[in-house]
Amino acid sequence: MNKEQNKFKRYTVTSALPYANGPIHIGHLAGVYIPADIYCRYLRSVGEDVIFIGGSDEHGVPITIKARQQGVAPQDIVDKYHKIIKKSFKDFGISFDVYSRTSAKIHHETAQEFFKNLYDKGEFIERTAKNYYDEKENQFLADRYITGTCPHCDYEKAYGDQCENCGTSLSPTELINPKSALSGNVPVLRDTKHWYLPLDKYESWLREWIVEGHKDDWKPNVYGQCKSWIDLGLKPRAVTRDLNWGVEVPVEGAKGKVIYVWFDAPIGYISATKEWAKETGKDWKPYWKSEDSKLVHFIGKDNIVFHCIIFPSILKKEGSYILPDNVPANEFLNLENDKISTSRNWAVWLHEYLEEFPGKQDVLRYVLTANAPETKDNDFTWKDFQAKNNNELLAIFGNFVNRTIVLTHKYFAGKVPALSNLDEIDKAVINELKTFPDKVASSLGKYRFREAQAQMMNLARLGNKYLTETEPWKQIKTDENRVKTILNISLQICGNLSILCEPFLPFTADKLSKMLNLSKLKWKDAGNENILKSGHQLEKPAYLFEKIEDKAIEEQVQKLLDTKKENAANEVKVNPAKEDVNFDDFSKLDIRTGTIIEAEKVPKTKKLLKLKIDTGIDQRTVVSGIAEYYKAEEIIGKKVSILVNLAPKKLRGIESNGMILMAENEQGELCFVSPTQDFRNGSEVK
RNA sequence: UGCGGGGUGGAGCAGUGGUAGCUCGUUGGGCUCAUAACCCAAAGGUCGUAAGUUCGAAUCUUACCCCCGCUACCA
Repeated sequence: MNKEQNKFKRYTVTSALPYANGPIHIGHLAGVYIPADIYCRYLRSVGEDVIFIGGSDEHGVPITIKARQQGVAPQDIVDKYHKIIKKSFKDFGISFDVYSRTSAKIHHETAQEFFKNLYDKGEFIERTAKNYYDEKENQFLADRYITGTCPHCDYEKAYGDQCENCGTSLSPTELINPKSALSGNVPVLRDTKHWYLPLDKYESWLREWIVEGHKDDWKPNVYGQCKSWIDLGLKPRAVTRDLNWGVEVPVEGAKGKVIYVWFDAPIGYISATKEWAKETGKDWKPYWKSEDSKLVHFIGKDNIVFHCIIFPSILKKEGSYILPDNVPANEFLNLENDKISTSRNWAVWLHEYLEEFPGKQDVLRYVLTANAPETKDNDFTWKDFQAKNNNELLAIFGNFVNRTIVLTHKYFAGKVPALSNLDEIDKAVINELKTFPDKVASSLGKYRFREAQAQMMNLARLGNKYLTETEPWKQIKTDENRVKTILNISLQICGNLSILCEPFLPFTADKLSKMLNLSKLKWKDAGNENILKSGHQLEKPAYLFEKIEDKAIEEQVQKLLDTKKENAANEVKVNPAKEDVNFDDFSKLDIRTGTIIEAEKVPKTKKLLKLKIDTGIDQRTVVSGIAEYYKAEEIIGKKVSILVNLAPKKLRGIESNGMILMAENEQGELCFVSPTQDFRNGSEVK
């Protein structure tokens, strides 16, 4: 990173704005906030001019859905979570210079200014299209607010954007029998005008900037994703929506429309900077508009396209802004082998952790950094959490500091003893000590936080080894000067640790500095073997880390097991009965008993089996989406119920004549609805 | 389906053509200043599968398998 110090005068570091429909969990922390915080703390220690930006993303459809579910206003939802999120970040030591929110006035103004600017320049395309409108609720319906029957698989509860049964992406107009999720009404199509950002026109400069310009310095996952998007061809993207929650579109003829969240959210970084400038009396502009500022976006992998393609396009077209120098996106973190999920409550929530493990912020920071999903998805387990605390933080770091300070108090009344003649081993250790700051800094400059943290820990390992090899507790009997030298050097290592660990373990750094009776040292002081002068008085030793007992871990595991149980219990809710049909309608269905006589997997599909069924009437081919639950060879000979007069349909090029009746539970698991006795094939089901 | 990322000893990772390395765990030994912590040593891997290029492949090529994302704005 040293070279860059010449190139950049200041750093603008953003962390993805958490969506304000839930609290913060370990996935957010490991993916975005901890690495960003480490980076910023390091830069500050080096003495760089850096602003670290965060804030809540408070617009968008999901928040309106949640508000409606709970019968409150969207503002109530975001107020609630913004407060929780902001506090938990603060208590956890995420060192934002500003934590703002997109419902703030300054943000609405900034986003509108941006929109107006691009609008006036004629950057947007205007298109009028027909969208579904709910006449009862007097509003246009977001894709997600429309349900209907999927045209591909006949699933009746498909959403306007996707069918969750067959996984196909849909547009609302493809749905058969669309219904408004708000009122249950049948929506009507109405013309509505929207503005689009013509990303297709930006392809050539994006290609030059990313594909050629950032081939070597962006992470493979980020670069690969961007290249793929650009190669496939970009399409215009709508920047407005028909919704009553968000930043109003500031042009004529846009009543009842708001700026689409993905357009307004990243602008939140800029509005937050303005807010910070106002509070501190500084100028925000250099951080965003000066070529000698380095802009870095910390995000998760799901945000790559927005931060690498769309937001830079907006900045570029506005004209006066700088582009990100790097976008170090992390992959995802799982929890105990399962995807983290807000809606399923499958998470370790930060605000709960802070209450249940008071004073242990650094333990979580350490574990999440050591396990950070930098190159691929990773897993957080409580057992690993315990092991990393007990076997690494405590055993290596905490123990080294403790034994050094305890010995100093024991032999020299807590005063730093003087160095005398250096042996070979002393010189070797001092020389090695000097290499650490650069090693850690070099890894940080490459956004390799795991590696950087491991380097820092190696310094503590060096200390333990040094003590064991020099054995001051034996030397004290014969050679006190020798012990003075050994402890002096050991204490210098402790002093260095307090500096090097600060970006990773800020609370520990603070405790350690106090124990060493040092005022806040900076990065430039590290690598020095004379941080603590001889005669300097130390404070009494205190443990930096405590052992985490099995009981605490078992409680957390039990909490997760309870969540699983609760989820299972919630899932037994049964859908209400559908509308009545008369007997004539029912008797149109011809359902028979039959036997599966052949079965094979349809190649290159996940779910489909090609079956041959003896229906009593004939032997026919049926394609059925059950391969995830039944293996072909297991179901040959199985008795089934089959709808025989369903119109034929081609699936993957194979004509399917009929449908096997299956029951489906809330997990989507399937089970045959079969005759319980060996009934003759072709018997009618009535 | 396509595209992108990943698949390395029990766990987490490094390693882009030349004898497979690190941390934790395990086993044995040493030490006793230290929160049974520390230090040393050992065991443990046919580097997802198969074929190919090469004197030589974890590393390059091709095919396939598995996990995750793009694809419920949950990082």
